[in-house]
This record gives sequence, C-alpha cells and structure tokens, in this order.
Amino acid sequence: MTRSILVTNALPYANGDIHLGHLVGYIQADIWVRYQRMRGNQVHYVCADDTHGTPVMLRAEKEGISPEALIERVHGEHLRDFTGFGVAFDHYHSTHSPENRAYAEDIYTKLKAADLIDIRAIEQYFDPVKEMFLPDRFIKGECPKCGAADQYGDNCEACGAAYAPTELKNPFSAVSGAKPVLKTSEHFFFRLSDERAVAFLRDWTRGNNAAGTRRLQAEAANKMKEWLGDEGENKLSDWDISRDAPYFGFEIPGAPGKYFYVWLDAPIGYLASFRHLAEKRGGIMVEDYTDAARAEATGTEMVHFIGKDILYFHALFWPAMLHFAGYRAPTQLCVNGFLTVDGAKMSKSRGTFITAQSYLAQGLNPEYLRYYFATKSNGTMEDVDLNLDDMIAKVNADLVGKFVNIASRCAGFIVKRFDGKLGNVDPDMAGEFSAALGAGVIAKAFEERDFSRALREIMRLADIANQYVNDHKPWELAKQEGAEAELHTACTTALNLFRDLALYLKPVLPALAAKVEDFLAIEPLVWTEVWQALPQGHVIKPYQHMMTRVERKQIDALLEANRDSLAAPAPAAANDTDHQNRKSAKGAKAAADGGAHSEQRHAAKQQHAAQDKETASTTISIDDFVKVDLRIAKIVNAEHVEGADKLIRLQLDIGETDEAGQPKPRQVFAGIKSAYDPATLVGRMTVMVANLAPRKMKFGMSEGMVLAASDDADKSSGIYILSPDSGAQPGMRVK
RNA sequence: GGUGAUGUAGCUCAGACGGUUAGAGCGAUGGAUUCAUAACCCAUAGGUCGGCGGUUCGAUUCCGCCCAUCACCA
Repeated sequence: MTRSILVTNALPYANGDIHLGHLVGYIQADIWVRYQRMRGNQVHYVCADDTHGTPVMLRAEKEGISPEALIERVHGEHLRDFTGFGVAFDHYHSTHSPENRAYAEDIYTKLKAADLIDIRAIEQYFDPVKEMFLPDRFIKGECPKCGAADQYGDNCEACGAAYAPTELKNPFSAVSGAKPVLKTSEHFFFRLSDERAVAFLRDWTRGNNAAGTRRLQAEAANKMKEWLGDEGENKLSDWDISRDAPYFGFEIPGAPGKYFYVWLDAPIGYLASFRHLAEKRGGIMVEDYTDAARAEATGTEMVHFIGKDILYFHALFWPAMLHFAGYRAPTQLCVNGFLTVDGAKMSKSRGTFITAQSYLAQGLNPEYLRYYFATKSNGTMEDVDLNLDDMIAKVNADLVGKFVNIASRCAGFIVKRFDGKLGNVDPDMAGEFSAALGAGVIAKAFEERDFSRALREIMRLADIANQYVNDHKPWELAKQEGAEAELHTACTTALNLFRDLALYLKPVLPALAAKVEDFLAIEPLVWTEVWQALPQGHVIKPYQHMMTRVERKQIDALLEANRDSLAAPAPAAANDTDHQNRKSAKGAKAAADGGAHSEQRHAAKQQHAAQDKETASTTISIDDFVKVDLRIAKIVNAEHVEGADKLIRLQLDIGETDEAGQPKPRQVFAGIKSAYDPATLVGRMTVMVANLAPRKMKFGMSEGMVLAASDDADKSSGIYILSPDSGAQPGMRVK
C-alpha cells in the first residue's frame, strides 16, 4: 500500500548560522524521505525558519534593521545551506507568514472554546528604560548561592545553582543595564494540567500509532515518563503562551498588546509550510493530513524529526494543542541526539564549531558528511560523534576504495573490448544479490532509521563484489585467447552488483547515485520487489571517476577556517546567541507558574552545547590583567618529589638575589610529572606567575606557578609548558 | 541535586531472550596482486566486554552499588 507521509524537520531559529550539529537531524530526515520515495510512497517534506521572539527582535534592533529584513536574510542563508547538503525540502517556509497566523489563531480559538485557556496575572521583571518585560536570560546579576557576578537569571554558571530571576542579587537588564522592577501583567495559559490533557498525553506518549510502531523511541518515552509522573500523579503545569508587547510575533486575537509566545507558533509552522506547499503545487488535500477525522479516514502520516533538546515541546505541548483543537496528533517523533566532534563539544577555539557554509566553501563534498553521519545514525536518541580521522578513513575506504572502485576496475574492459555493451550475469552472483534484495534487510534498516545497520550490510555486499572481481581476474582473462565470454560476464556481473549498491546508497548519496545512473545510462534507480539484471547489450558510458578521497589537510583547513582567535572579541552574532543559550535550570512548577519561560531555542540550544568554557569566559580589563606578574624563568634545577604522583620540584631563576647578592631561585612544585622527565627540564626557559601567593604544600613551600597548556576535555592529550623565544632573560616581565 | 542514557579490540561501532574459541570495518603487521586516481584480495596480532558485589550449575549479557562520560530539568 502506498503511504502518504508529511515529514518535517525542526525549525531552525532565524538567528545564527546552520552548523554541522544541526545537519545531523536534517540529513537523517532527508535520507528517510528519499528512501520512502524510492519505495514509491508519497512524501511531502517541509520545514521553515522559526522567526519570532525577543532574541530576533533585539538582534534586528542591534543591526539597525527591521525584524522582517533580518529574517528574510537568514531565511536565504539557511535554505542555501540545507540545499548545499542535499537536504531537499519541498518547501522551506517562515513562521512569520499569513498561513501560520491563520493556523495559530484557529488553534488558539479552538483551545479557548474547549475551555483550555486561562488568564492569570503574574509578576515579572520589567526593564523601565527599555520598557519591556525581560525573559530570564536577559536578566543578569549575582548568584544568590555563591555570589558569582554576572550570572544569568535562571542558573549560575559558576556553581550550577538553579533559581528564579527574582532571587538574583543586584539584578540588571542585559538589554539596557537598568535595574529591573517587578511588574504585574496578565498572561494566557494553556491548561496542560487539565485532566483531559494529562490522560491524553499519558496515552499518546506511551502508545503505538496506527501502523503499530511506537510514536516515541523507547528512550524518549522514558524521558516523558519523567515529565508526566506515575499513573494518578499530575506533574504537568500550565503553559504560559503569551508575551507582552513589545514582542516580534502574532498578536493574540481579542487581546491587544498580548502576543503568542514564540514556542506556540513555532511547531504550527509545520502546518503553515505544508499549506503553502499545497497552494503552490496543487493536488494536495491538506486536511487529509491535518484534520483528526480526515487523517484517520485516509491513513495519512505526520512524522516530525527533531533534536532531543526540544523533545518535550513536541511530546507534550504540541500533540495536546493539536488534539484538543481537533487537529491530528503526530504519527511519530524521530528524535536525534547532539553532535560532538572528536568526542568533545563543538568548540570555537578548537575550530570544531563548523558552519555548514564553511564546509561547502572549503570545497568538501557534502556527501562525505552525509555518508559519515549515516554510518553513525542508529535511530536512537544517542549523541553522534564526528570523529574526523574516522570520517576520513570511512569515506576513503568505503566509498572510494570499495564502492567506486568496482566500476573503476571493470568499466574499461566493457568499453574497450565490447563497445560498451553489457553481457551475461554470473548466475551465482545474481542469486546472491537477488537474495539480498529479497531478504529486505537493508530496506528494513532504512525504514527503522538504523542507517548504520543498512550501511554495514551494503558494505558487506561491496566486499563480496570486490572479491568476485578478484577471483575472476578480468585483467588475466583479457590477455588470454578465447576468454572473451568469461571476461564479458565477469565485468558485466560486477557492474550489475555496482548498480545494486548504488541503489542501496542512493538515499544517503543522491549525487553519487546520479553519477552512477548517468554512467550506466539508466533511469533513476527505484526500489524494486524483484531483482533484475541490466539487459544484455545495454550500452554504458565511458567511466569517469566519481569520487575523490578526502585528505586530512582539507579537514585541517576547515578547522582553521572555523577557529576563533581567543584574543579577538566575540562577534555580535555570537554574543547574541550566547545570551539566549544559557541553560535553563529552574524548578519546574515555579517557572511555569511564574510565567518566565526561557526563550531557549532549539537551534540556539545546540550552539549552547557548543559553547566552550574558554569562549564563555567573561572579559577582563587590562587593569585586571596587569595584576598578574608573569616573568621569564630559567629552570636551574628539577627533581622528582618523593611520595608525589604528579609533582616535579623546580628551582626557578627569575633574576632575584639574596642580601649577599647571590642568585636566589624560587621553589615551585609543578604537576607535570606525567609529561616531563626532570632531567630534560634543567636549563630550559619558561614563564611563571611570580606574584602568586606562596602555598604550603605537603612537600614544602611553592612560591609561584609555571604556565603550561593542557586540554580540559581530554586529559590524555598531554601537558605542554611554555617557552619564550630565544633572547629572553630570566626576570623579564611578560605582558 | 533529580532524571534518562552511555561505557565491548589502537579508532568507530555491532552483538549476546545468560551457555562451547566475543564480532565487523578502519588502523597495525606479514603476504599476494597490478584491472583499478596505491584502490582491491589473503592471513596474523590485539579485548579478564568500566569497577565491585549479588542471583545462577554458569554473567561480559539479569539485579544492586560505585566510578567515568553525555544529556535534559518547561
């Protein structure tokens, strides 16, 4: 039976660039969509920019342009990036659109009619200069727990404490710097705590859809149990869905000066984008996909691909909103984890905060990344690690060495010896590959979004194909008299296998598959039920190389292009995202009832995941810096310390003398034993902090500190002490 | 802090409803080969399956605790 599926990807926020972290989810969805289409299913694949809210409003103001101008520019950038990676939406819309306004108003009106909207007065911080209410992350102050300065309104970076903005000491507005005042305002709430909503969600999050597959992955369902609590419990709070002017968004009907909170109309953007697509293209019955009764009657599906950071928006608010407004709830949520690079969070200082645009600008083939992400995607919520050396190895070995190589080593014989005409297929091999297709192992893996399993199977078949060529040695047959037929069969067989592999790889590597289709001069590959050989006598084109290897230096150049100098002030855009990225760690009830929901955004959220301690450090003045007395020091002696695991005892000459005028070195204990042999240190120049308060240690007094570099995230990567250029003399000031 | 997850060869990952010698790819080493943008083929080495307890005839697989890493906390 042909399925009709509306597939969506999470909407990226219209503030900030698309980076490789985003692409994990988009590439997964795109692969799944392409697979479904190759199976003959009808898929509508839509997305949009998420445009509303305070961060966009303030960013536009800072740039001196209207919010509309900002979101239009970003829309273009985002669409360009997705297209560049082969993510082929049928339509890429905006939440700032008439369709979205219509849906938002309709859903709101119906929820109100269902008695699920409440109006309550709440007290909130207000910026008297800017004349606006402040979201948590736009309020800063001192942590009520540890007193750390310059902390955000919801939790402390220094001690990790979570609190309400009203608990901050000496609060100030991050927008104007003014002291915020408490002010009362009426807010609209979606009554999620209503027993109807609780009952519906308990069932929805746990259950299966009409096709018998679970709506949420097991891990996601577990996670939701946490929010919903046990049977009989009601842990859900009502959801504050309004914001006061000034706000960039849609005004709530019948409520002047009140706007829909950005998270209300963001997911509605899925429907808006789809509606726009239908109008543009024609022939799509929108209500078959959106109306509860019609969807059930027609059996259409609605599948959302999202990142795990926005799970509860999609598993609580969203299905409840839809359901109680008479819309169809989602068929399935496909939740993906975050991206790490080489095992660590993406980092601007290491250059692993890689933007989509920079990857393409570097001339790297986007299909390298699609392939690698696919090999690491198993359909679960687990994080995905982009291991750069592993990616190079996999792409080169699998795609160039195994797959492309099959055509490369056989095509020449067909073209030169047989005028490009194909011959017979070896029945043994035909049987093997026919069985592989029939078994449906690869298809099942694609369907379940376990692309990793699919690709392992595909590469197993590629190995078989290469072994086949190796066993039949066409290069020897070519030299033998009377082995023409054998040669013809061997090469034809290998090329048929190559065609099969291209079919299987096509959802992941559409551009490469297109090259194969051109080379073999065949119609676009689709999934068939029964295996069929390419017809005898079919003429193929001369082989042209289809994919080149990746080299480490290309990747290094990419990292370099994305590396932010620590000395350089962060650009305005980065600062903006920084503001909205702070982790929200407030208590559940307090926050919902207090109404001050964080303005966290999914796209921004991933950028938060990328923020480093280093880049997140607050800036200091030159006055602060000169307090540190850095001196060139000569290591005059170094020795192991009896009983210490990590320490080396150093005697450092920084030009100081005693009363008699004799050199008086400082004694410093340095935790560098794991990386240095004392003997090699003697005589070296380095840099020390000379005015650090002396510290009494078990082994004696330590009168300073030697500067050394190490990776906080990867302790095993070593310790490196600093050295001055030659010419520096002991005692020289470093500044 | 609470909750959810992860921890298997140098690297990236499979797997085991508890049961003979724990798998793959890459990397390493040795060999073979030269059709193929040095790709491919064969072979070898490498793991007390994070740690400690418990259940069991038997646990890496189940349970508990601990450690480490990651995430979420409206």
